[in-house]
Amino acid sequence: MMQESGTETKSNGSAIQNGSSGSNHLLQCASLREGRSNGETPAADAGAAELVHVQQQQKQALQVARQLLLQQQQQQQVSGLKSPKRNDKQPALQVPVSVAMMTPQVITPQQMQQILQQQVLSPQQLQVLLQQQQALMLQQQQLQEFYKKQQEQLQLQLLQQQHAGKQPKEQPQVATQQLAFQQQLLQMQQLQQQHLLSLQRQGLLTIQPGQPALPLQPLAQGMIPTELQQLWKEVTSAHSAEETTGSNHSSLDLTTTCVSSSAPSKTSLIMNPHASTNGQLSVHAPKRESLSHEEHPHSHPLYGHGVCKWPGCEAVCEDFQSFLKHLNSEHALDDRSTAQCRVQMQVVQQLELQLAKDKERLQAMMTHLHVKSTEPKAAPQPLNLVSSVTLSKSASEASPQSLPHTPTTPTAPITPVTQGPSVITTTSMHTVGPIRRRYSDKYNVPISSADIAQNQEFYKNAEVRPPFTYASLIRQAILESPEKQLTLNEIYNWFTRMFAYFRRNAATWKNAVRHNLSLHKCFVRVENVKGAVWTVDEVEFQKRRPQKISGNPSLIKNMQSSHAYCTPLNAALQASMAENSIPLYTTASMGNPTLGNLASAIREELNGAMEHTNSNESDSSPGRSPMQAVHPVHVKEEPLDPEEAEGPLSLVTTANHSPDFDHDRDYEDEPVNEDME
DNA sequence: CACCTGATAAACAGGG
DNA sequence: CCCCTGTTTATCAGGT
Repeated sequence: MMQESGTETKSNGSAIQNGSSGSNHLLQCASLREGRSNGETPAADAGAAELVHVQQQQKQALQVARQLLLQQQQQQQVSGLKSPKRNDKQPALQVPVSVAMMTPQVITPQQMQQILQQQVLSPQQLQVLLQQQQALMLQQQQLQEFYKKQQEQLQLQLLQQQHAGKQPKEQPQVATQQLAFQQQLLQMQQLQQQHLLSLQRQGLLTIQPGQPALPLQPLAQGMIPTELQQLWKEVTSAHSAEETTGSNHSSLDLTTTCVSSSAPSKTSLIMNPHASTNGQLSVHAPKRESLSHEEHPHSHPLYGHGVCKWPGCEAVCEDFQSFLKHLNSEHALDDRSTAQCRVQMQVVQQLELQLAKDKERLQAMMTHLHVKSTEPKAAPQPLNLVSSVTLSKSASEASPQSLPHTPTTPTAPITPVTQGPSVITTTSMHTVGPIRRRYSDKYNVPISSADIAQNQEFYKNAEVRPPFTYASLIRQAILESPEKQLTLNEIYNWFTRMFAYFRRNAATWKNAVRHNLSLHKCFVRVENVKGAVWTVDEVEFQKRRPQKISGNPSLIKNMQSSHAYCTPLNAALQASMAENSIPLYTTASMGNPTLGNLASAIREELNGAMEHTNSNESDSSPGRSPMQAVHPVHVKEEPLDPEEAEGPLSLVTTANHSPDFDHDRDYEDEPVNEDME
């Protein structure tokens, strides 16, 4: 019987078996046993938390801004002065007028709602999840955008005031407050950046090519001050560095000021782990705060297409100068502007609320889907053909906010933290414990072909159940071997090496492997000097795939018509299949022979299905279901036009030649044996 | 609903 | 006796 976890499993298993639906419970038990339930506190949670945090800070920033506004107003009134600016290079110290003004670009709650709803309501959970992520990111972007604009606005206002001469010389106090505020903004931006990054790292966010480019670049591990500075520069549209004089004095007490001048700031500093860093950073960044508007006059967020974009304004302004005048006169710091500002703030709050809700929803979804810890995934690791044990998670530590690693199981000491590449969809979704039906629902989720390439590494590093049948996998393992034959133990090793998933619950899947080897005629046991090895009987293997290629009759037809039973054509077929239906593996095969083989194996499966359809000569052998294994991958057998199907077929020969093909062909020379009974 | 297929559990046998 | 390998049977879940 089963060794390894044998006893344990067995006892549990039988005990449970007495219950109603044995196996499933067993599974659950098993997974629980493996400690899966504990370690999984999702980084998702962490991410969400951080998000909330960021939002709070944003809110705080707004408040600060407001305070500053009010204060300045007061000061202006009180002193009523027009003291000359202490110096031209001091613009940074000028108080922004409409700091919190939001630009029309920010999506409204309604829009967001719409977006979210559209996406959330998708029937397929994974899809939904993915979309959620995207939405989330979008929101993030929006927020970021918002702050950027805020900043610019701030600067503009400052400039205006200067020009208008209304702006009295500021008291140092005010200056420091401004700095504090700006710092606040900076912090928030940084936070957002970091949050995004971590999300990205965790695979919670998948940046789609189509999406508007994020202002942030992928930063390796957490940001470093320099990067932050750079970021800040970018965000604030790099203002001139002239203001040396004024800045220095203010920059010095920046931190202190920040802490002391506004409660929110302080809070944020305390609450946010990155705060200190940011604080330091801001010390270095004083120059950016000086606003020499002239530097890039035309990039005002409130000005576009010759029109003032102040909410509800739309006044036409010939040029930027006139726009400035307009802005200054029409949208000066008065009751109306402040009111509008407040409205905007409310909008922001709305957005935040909405975001919070959606976050919650996302969380629930992930929980429901048993998403595993979202600890930053390790970068896909290079295949280590030597031993499964070598798989280290070295790369996984990257994230600053990494969570405790999921406890590894006895069977899989090295199990890399379940994360795969960047695709949350595939990744976390499947990480659940053993699932009886591999291909069911969860595999219906279309996996974008973009993710495909990552699959190989993905399965190696993520405890995701591979969407292939045991038979397919076994066959692949065998075919990959130089001799086209493997001992049972070697097959085991292959499994664990290639799939993180099989690094646990060994008793279960090993039993399954043995079971499959014995059960399927396509696996032939060959007595060897040293015992026995297993080989694959391709013919039998092909035979055993019966039935239709679900949902893709046309393809089948084409296949049939052009497919000869003989092997030579196999490659072609495979190629075509790969193109038509299994893009995943096609892609996957590139650059990784091993996986390539796997890919081919899968193709074979497809292949077999065709063949079978074609020649019904089949046997008594239990017809096997066809390509279920393949389905998950490219799923959604989208109806192929005959032509489409045909095209690839003809290309076949040239198409996709993964290294393994040759091997596949080879089997004929191999000791493939006669068959079974 | 019946049937098929694959997964899982487990009993059992034989060998080292 | 234990473990590994291999076979076989039974059961369950999904899909058709």
